[in-house]
Amino acid sequence: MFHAPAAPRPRKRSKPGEDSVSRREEATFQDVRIFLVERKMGRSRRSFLTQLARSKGFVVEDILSDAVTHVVSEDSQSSSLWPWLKSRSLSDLSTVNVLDISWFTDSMREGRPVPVETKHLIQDILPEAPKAAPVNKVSQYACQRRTTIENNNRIFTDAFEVLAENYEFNEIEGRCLAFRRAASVLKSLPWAVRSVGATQDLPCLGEHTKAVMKEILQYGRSFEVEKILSDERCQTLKLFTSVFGVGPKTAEKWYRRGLRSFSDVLAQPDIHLNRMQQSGFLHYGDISRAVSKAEARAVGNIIDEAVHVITPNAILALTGGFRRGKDFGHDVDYVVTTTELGKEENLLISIIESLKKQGLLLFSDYQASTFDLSKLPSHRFEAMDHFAKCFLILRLEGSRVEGGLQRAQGDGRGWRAVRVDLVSPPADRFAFTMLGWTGSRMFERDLRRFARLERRMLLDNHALFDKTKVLFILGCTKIFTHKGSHYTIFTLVLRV
DNA sequence: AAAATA
DNA sequence: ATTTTGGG
DNA sequence: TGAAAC
Repeated sequence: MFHAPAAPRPRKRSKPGEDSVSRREEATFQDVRIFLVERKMGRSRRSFLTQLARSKGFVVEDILSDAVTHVVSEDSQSSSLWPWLKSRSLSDLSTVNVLDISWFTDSMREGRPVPVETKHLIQDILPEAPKAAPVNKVSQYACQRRTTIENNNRIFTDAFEVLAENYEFNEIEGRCLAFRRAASVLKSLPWAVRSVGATQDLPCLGEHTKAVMKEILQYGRSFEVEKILSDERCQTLKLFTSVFGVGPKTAEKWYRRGLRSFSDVLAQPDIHLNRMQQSGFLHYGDISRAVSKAEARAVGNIIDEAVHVITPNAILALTGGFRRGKDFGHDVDYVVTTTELGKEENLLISIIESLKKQGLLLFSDYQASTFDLSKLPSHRFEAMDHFAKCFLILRLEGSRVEGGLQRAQGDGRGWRAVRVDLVSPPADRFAFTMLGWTGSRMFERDLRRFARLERRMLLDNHALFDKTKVLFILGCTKIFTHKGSHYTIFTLVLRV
């Protein structure tokens, strides 16, 4: 074995008559300290070489310590040398020369330590580096995946989303997340999965998810998914939560009362819908219908006109799914602010007032800013950012939409209702707000997880902190002028 | 449910 | 085997 | 005071 003596032996006193050798031993090559590895060399050869080297003025250490600069082994092919060295708890192995015997014999011949060359080095066998073909591995973090609008694996992702939603209704968060992650990974693939074997190197796919995929590949459907889809509770909760203002708690409450349809709910005299839910039912048809890109732009024009009456220095930026390139969405998201710092505080109030005057405001829930830069990062648990924001339902006239409205069959009206969200950060928080409102749910989640786990940083919609709570300020709009992928955006943020 | 950590 | 999973 | 809004 690689056995090193337990204790350093005291250096042998040089005999009389060897004075010249002795002087050289004390003075020469002090900065080169050799350790000879006994394995393959044998004890007797090791001690012979040790004596030889010392007689030529080399320093040879008996034990492997941090003082050693040159490790010499006869066993250059050995795959166990490096693991053994690593197990010796040296403070910095990277500064030690690990050499084969040729360096030693060259040095003996020259009578001095020869410079270390590549041919002398015993290289660490790196973890199978070129063997496993450098197939760019799919990251487990959604923020590191380049995901296009096309979904080549919808048959699987639809199934996973049904399972995830079911776990969500049953408040099993972990499994819900696992299926959402699996769906997200498959959405990022530029190819369609045709066999379970093809998912070999993909993250976030395990036993259960692969079993579901196998079923779908084999029979075209998953029986587990079908069971959920035919489940009355699941169907009812899905129906109820599809109403704006009705979340899982309210849906569950109604379900437990035995209610199964909207007319059941509306017929209850003791159910008092809040303002949000009233609007949700009133505009149900419109706001559950997809919003087109043209409609999103038309909404932008309306906001733009309203905001430019208030300030000439307004900044208006489309975010959400449309910014990611989607052709349809369930709502329209804009970030709106002004270059005059502090003036953004009342911007939304003014916009809402203007919309109301024009008769375009069907619903408004305004939330004033609670943002305080000096109190970051936030110490209370909060799902949302602290910027001023509003959740609106707007009346969108067909005449304002290029190419016309998305309308239901037999709809004779010249308008439709659209869900619109506006956020208004101070201008110096614009970039973080864009980052926070542009990503998909999974992207945003993994952005935060990645920052914390891989970079030891803390990211939210306001700022990026390192663990010592030093604030990173980001240079605003520039990175968003060219449409970058998610990955590009994040890389830039972390490098600022 | 899957991955990371203990 | 236990903990984490977005946001202390 | 939860629940919903992202």
